[in-house]
This record gives sequence, C-alpha cells and structure tokens, in this order.
Amino acid sequence: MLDPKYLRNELEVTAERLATRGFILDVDNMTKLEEKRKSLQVETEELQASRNAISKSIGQAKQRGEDIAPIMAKVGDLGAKLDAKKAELAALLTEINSIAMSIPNLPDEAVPTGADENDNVEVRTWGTPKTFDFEVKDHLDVGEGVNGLDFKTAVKITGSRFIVMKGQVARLNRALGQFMLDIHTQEHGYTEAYVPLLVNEDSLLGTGQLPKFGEDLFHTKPATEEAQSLSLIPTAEVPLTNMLRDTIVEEAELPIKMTALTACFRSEAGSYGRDTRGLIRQHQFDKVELVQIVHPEQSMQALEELTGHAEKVLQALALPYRTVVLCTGDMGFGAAKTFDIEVWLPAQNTYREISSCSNMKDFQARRMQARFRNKADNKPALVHTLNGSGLAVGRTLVAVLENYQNADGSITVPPVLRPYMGGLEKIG
RNA sequence: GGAGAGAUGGCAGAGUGGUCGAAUGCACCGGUCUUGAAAACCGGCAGGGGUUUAUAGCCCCUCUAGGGUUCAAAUCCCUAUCUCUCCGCCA
Repeated sequence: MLDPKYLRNELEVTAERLATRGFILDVDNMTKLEEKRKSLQVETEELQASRNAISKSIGQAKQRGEDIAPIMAKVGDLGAKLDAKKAELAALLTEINSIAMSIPNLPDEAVPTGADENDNVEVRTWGTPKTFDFEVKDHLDVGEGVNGLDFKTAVKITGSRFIVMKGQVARLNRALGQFMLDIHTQEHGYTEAYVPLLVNEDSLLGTGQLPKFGEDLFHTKPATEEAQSLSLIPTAEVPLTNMLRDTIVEEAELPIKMTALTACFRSEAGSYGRDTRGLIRQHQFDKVELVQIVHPEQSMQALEELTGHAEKVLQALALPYRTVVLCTGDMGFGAAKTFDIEVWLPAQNTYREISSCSNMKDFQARRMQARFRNKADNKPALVHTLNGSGLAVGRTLVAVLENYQNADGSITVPPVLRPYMGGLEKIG
C-alpha cells in the first residue's frame, strides 16, 4: 500500500500519477473520509485520555487509603461514550484501510506512460531468430510427436489447462528447473529455499494478491467450518517475500537474495479463450522465482541486476529474446517498475512473455511491515522488495521445443542441459 | 488423536489487577580510555498512530490474535492460532 501520510498530504498528485495507470482515485471521497477520521480520532483519544487520568487517580487515592466514591462518581457514562466513539472510529478506519489496500502502487517516474501492452518500450534484444528450412511445428505438435505431452490424459485426471508430461520431455522440464536454480545459486548469489505451496491470507495480503485478486487463485476448502482456508501460491514470490513479514533485519544483512523452484497455480479467471492451445497458459506450471530484499536506495539498480539474472538463463540456452519496460497502464498492481522478458517462439513468429521482473519499492514492505534497522538513525525503515521469474519453466520448455526442433520431428537437447539429461543429445 | 506447559521489546528473559510500555542480560548506537582495536566504564535504546512547520512537546494504542469482566488488564475469564513436552498413530 501507499504511505498513508503521503496519500493524505499529496492527494491530488497521487491521483494524477495513479491515473496514468488507469486507476481512478475518488479524491472527494478520500478528503471527506479523512476529515471525518481526523475529528473522530481526536475526540476518541481525548475521551480515552480523561478516562486514563481518572482511573489513575482512583488507584492513587486507594493507595493512600482515601475514599474513592467521589472519584467513582465522576466516571459516570464515560465508558459508554468512549465505547461508542471507539466503535465508530474502528468502522471508519476499516473503511479507509480497505480503500487503501485496493490502491495500486505509484509508477516510478522513469516508467513510460501508456494505456496497454502496445505502449511498452523495447529496451534491448538478444540473439537472432533462427530460420528453419522446413515448416515449423508449434510446441504442442513437437511434444506430442515425441510422445512427451499428453493433454487428453490431463483432462481426464483433472481438467483443461493441465498437462501430463512423459519420458524425456518430463525430464527436460525437470532439467530446465534444476539448471536455472543452479545458475542463480552458483553464479548470481541467491540462496535456494524450499517453501510451502499453500499460504495463509496474511501472506496474500502482504504481497498484494488480496484483497483484490482472490479470484485469480485456487483456495482450499477447509474440512471444518472453523478451520482457516489456505490458498495455492500463484508464484513463489508470495512465500519468499513473506519470509520477511513482520521482521526487522540489520542493514548489514541486505541485500537478501532468495530463489525457489515451485509449482505455481493460477485459476486464469477471465482468460477463457486465450492461449487455449498448448502450454502457454496453464493452471499449474513450474517456475524459478527470484526475490531480492534490498536497501531502498539500491532497488532500481537491483532491478537491473535481477532482470539480467533472468536474461542469463536465456542466453545460456541460446534462446533469442527481447526485454521491454512496461508502460504505466500495463504494470501489475504492486509494481513501481517492471521489465518483461519475451522469448522468441518461431511457430507464433513472435516474442512471448517468459519472465516479469518488478521493483515493488516499499509497497509490499509496508503491507507486511518488512523492515531493516537504518544505520543512519538506528530506526527501523521499510525495505524495498523485488521479484522476477528466472524463468517460467513451462514457457521455457515451450521455447526449447519450438526453437530446437528438427525436420525429422526430434528435438536437440540444448548443450547446457545435457549434464542434467544424462548426456542425452536428442529427444525422439 | 489424548494429556500437560507456554506465547512479553532486535534476541533472551523477569513481571499475577492500579505511575508497568514493562526489571535484567545480550545485541545495537554515542562517549571515556587506547596509536588503533578489544576489554572496562558512562550514557542512550520497543513499535505504531494522532496533533503539529517540527525527527520539539503533548496525547492515544500495542505484552500472539479476537471477545469479555473492571473505574482500571501483560496480569482475571472465554475463544482461536502457534510453539514445546509426554503418550498414541504415521511417510
């Protein structure tokens, strides 16, 4: 969430900046609520203060052995009045908080203004799309051709948008994940983490999936009414970032760099009919996530680095890609700045998103109260959080199947993956 | 699943109805000493919020969370969550 003080004092500026990402802030309503809050809070605290004073004097009188009755009489209906004000204030604060939790992050000044993905700006490309002297097949035909992808069986077991992988394709998927983890832990300084795939509501509020995007998630149905519902993670960003929730770390511990290979689960509500063919948009897929917890002054530099770490994977796999900076209108809820990395898919003759790397600045940190002890004044201050895919394994598999296909229907195993495949050079 | 114990500041750990937001130790910050460091000594040090030009003062809230009793709750009662110990079960 945004800094409440900033929101209050710079309401007009905030509204303007939010408008660039298509979010309309109801300035009049905010002003009205804020005025109400101010007077109500002052009144409540004054009542509270007078009750505290009286209670204290009762205690002191009692200790001196004096008669309390006259003081007790002064209490009167103070308690009832206070309770009423408290309830009124609590309701108002709840309303204000729910609005605050639904306001997206402010775009960084450096982010290009735009309405949608068409206004994103390419910042670099790497590699040259390979030309094929035969008609290229899409990854689905390639995968099914070597008996490695089985959509029909997945539908039987579960439903659409799930996949069964078999044989060397399943192994290739596993190899990709292991390879990525190894790069990030051995060459980029990330600590590997094994994390829960089910998380509680506080975690989802912390990273910003809730309260607004609950329908994008899968939720468990508790066995009993009282039991808490847990949700399947849409990305390892949720458990990794929430590791820092409600903690204060020493400044010297920053930056904290963590990575995890996990399955990710997305309900893909509202995306019916899009990318229905193949592995591009599944309800379940593997992803290697990169998370950095950094000093506020370092976060923009960290975003460049983190994006570079993700790009390294594609370079190692010799997969052509381009990197774009998302415009204000295309960024996710909590992001201040985002780079998307798009890999070349020959069958679609276009680049498709394979990684999204974002600097959330203090947006998540404020929600989670993730802080560090600032050397300058020895006080706690909010950290900045970043995350990025390094990479989405399922989509990387798509890219490998398409870019490494041969005329005879076989797939060449990218050289860097061969150690993970028992030396295998070709599938099919 | 059964029985019991517990949850307090960055950490450890006192505190069982009334100047307790809370002893003490560690960590941390500042200083003295030292060529420098360590040790020793002195001082400071919970977090959030309101008001305010103010990181000055003043005020409010917070001892896992949510309810309750009371003029007054870290302290008493209820519920939830989590942790630990013992027994049972189990990959």
